[in-house]
Order: sequence, then C-alpha cells, then structure tokens
Amino acid sequence: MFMLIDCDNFFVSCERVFQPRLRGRPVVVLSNNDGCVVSRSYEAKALGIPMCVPYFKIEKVFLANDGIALSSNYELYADLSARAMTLLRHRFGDVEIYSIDEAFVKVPPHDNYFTLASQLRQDILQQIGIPVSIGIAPTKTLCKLASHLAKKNFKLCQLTAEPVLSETLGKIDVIDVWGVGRRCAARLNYLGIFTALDLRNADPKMIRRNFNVTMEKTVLELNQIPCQDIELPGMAKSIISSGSFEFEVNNKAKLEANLAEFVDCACLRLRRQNAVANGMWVELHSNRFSESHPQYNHSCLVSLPQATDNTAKFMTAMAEGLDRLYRPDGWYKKCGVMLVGLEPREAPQTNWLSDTGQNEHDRRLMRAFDSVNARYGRKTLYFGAQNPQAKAYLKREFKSPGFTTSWADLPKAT
DNA sequence: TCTGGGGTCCTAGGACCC
DNA sequence: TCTGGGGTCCTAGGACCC
Repeated sequence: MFMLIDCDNFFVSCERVFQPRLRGRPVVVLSNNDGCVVSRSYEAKALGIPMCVPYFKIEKVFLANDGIALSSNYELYADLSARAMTLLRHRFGDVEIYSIDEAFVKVPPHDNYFTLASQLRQDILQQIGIPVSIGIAPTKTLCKLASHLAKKNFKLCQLTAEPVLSETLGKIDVIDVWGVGRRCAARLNYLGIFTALDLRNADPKMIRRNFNVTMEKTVLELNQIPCQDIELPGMAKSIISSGSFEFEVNNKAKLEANLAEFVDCACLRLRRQNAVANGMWVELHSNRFSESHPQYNHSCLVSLPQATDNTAKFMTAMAEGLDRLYRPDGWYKKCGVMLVGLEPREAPQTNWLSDTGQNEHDRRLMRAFDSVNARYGRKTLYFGAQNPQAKAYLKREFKSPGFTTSWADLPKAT
C-alpha cells in the first residue's frame, strides 16, 4: 500500500510555525520578485484568491480584508521540509521526496492504515509544527487522488474498496487525475471521457494509441494495478538557475552580470551533488506579457570538451552562449542557464582527449573556492563577470527571518 | 508600474551505422 | 532503371508536475 503525505498550504504553514500572529488570518506567500501568489492559507482561499495570480491584481482587496502577504523564504521551507522527510524516513525507511511539500512511502501490510496515518499526522504536527493530509491507496495515481480528497475534508482518505472507489472516481473531473493536463483533458473529453471513472473504464490499448505509454499506465493505476514504484533520489539530470528582471533590459553587460550570478549558483549546486556537467544551455527571453516589443525566446547549448564542476569554465561557456544569442535590438525580461550532461564526479566518462590532471586541478581549485566562501561568507570570492550586489535586485519586500537557518534570526522568547 | 522558478518524461524525426 | 531492413543515438519540442 502507498501513502502520500502532503503538507497543507506548506509555505504559509511554515511561516505560521514561528509567527503565531499569522494564525487565523488570510496569509499568502509570493513567488520571487514578489510576483505571484504561490501559497494561500484557508482564510485566503475563502476570500477567493486564486493560485498563481499576480499579487498586484489582488493586493487592494486582500489588504482590505486584513490579509498578510509574505515574500518567499526558501531557506526556512527547505529546512522544515528536510525535518519532515527525516521523520518519515525514520518511520518507513524508503521515502520518495516528490516535491518540497509531499512524499510517497510504501507501507507494509497493516490491519488499519487509517489509524496508522492518523497517528503519523499527529506526530508531524507535534514534532515539526506542520499540518499534513494523507492519501492511502494501492497505486500512486490513486494515492494522489486520495490526498486531493483528503485536503477537502477529513485530512485522511483511503481509496481501496468498492463500491466507494467507483463512486468517488465518478465524481472527479478527469483533469484532476495526476498526469492529465489541460491539453490531454481536452482530447480525452473529445473521446467521451470526462471523469476519472470514464478513464478507468477506458481500453488501455486505445489510450496508448491515442496518447502515450504514460497515459496507459495511468489507466492501469486507476484500476489498482501498480505501474510505478517508490523512486529513490538519484543524481539530478539537469540544474536550472534563472530569474526575471524587474524591468526589461537590452544592455549586454547587465545580461552578462546576471547570467554570471546564475552560473555561480548552478555550479555551486552541481558541486554539492558531487557531480560534473558537460554542457550548459543559455537562455534569453523577452517579456511574454509585453506587446510593445517583439517576442524573443531563444536558447543555445554550449558543449564542453570535458565534464567539469569548475565555475570558470562555465563562465566562459556562458559568454560564448550570450554572444550567439544576443541581439542589440532585443528587450529581455528573463534569462538563465541550465547545466546538462550530469555525471558523478568520481567516475566521469573519459575519452582520449581527457586530461585527468586537469580534473584534479579543477577539483582542488573549486574546493578552495567553496571553503573560503563557506567560512567567510558567500561572495567573499567571486568571478569578475558577477555583480556582487546582483541578488539585491530581487524584490523580497516582505521576507520573514531565517528562523532556523541564521543565528542572528533565532526567535527570542521573552 | 507590477505577471516565478525548477524539474521530468515521452515522442518524432534526423543522422548515422551495419 | 532498379535502391532493404533493422537498429542506435541525439535533439527539439510538447506536456506535465510542484
């Protein structure tokens, strides 16, 4: 049996752990640059605030209703998430961390899954301070639906037995099934499939012909036939670092300084995973909401002769990519880099051109670089292309303190 | 005025191989 | 003039997820 443990309104719940004044009031957490609403308390949902709405569109109404908006505090969320995942690991062994706020576990045969989940829910609330909903079902797809239903009412939902299962599936719109998005839902509707029950009763082979193997698995999983097991964390396949500008820019030096920040950030994450990469995509995007400038969305891949984690080499690659993409008449709102071709650092693929001495040199250089920054603070050492103040451009007007990640921000009891 | 960021998987089609 | 069949690998783009 699978269980999906899903934190309720996760970012808002994290903020509430350390700020009791936020309880019982409408609270939203905003995306980077304080752009969109990405997490809402129940009180905010009750006000009709939609997910992903640009904050400026709802700000007035929201504040008039005693609402509080917060910038995202990812350090806090990542830390509380890690604590919750550790608790799950202690209890169940293997845990699939599906996202920052949800995890699948596989539960051995048990007399009463409901009691088990109920106890788990209490423990997470008591030890971490975060309320969760739990879905229980024989496949991951049904588990997702169960947790979706759990959100709505009792915080726990088990989807196992007929006739309740069919009855429930009949009430769920097909677009709410995990893996069915807007496009596929429209095509399914065209085939006369409107509910999760319709999809469950569809012929898997027909679905495969019309869609793909993933959708076929979804049909099987709705029929309680497991096609997906718990996936344990492996090495990432790509690392993205990107961001938007507050205003549109066409200045190449400014683009380069920002891309350099993203390269720095991506390479640091690469080294933390003990990995090397052999290529990098560089991307430039115009403002997709603007009608005054032509749209420009281009990217190019810069391949490296040898996989590395040396930031300097990716800085060079970034400059080359920017040269290829940059148009002096373009106006840009967003840019970023993506590291690809990731391999473990210990066993990189080599060829007759590989220089193992160079590898060792890179490794020692970057280890020294990282340890200086770890000891004396980030950006003590940085690359010439970077702008050390660049992060300050990011709008984060309403950020809460780093309660669990910064000594200076420790909550004080008085 | 102001509209996020980070990922994975699948498929079709081209290049190339024997 | 006639020009097979089977396969791998790579990439771009679509779709989906949080």
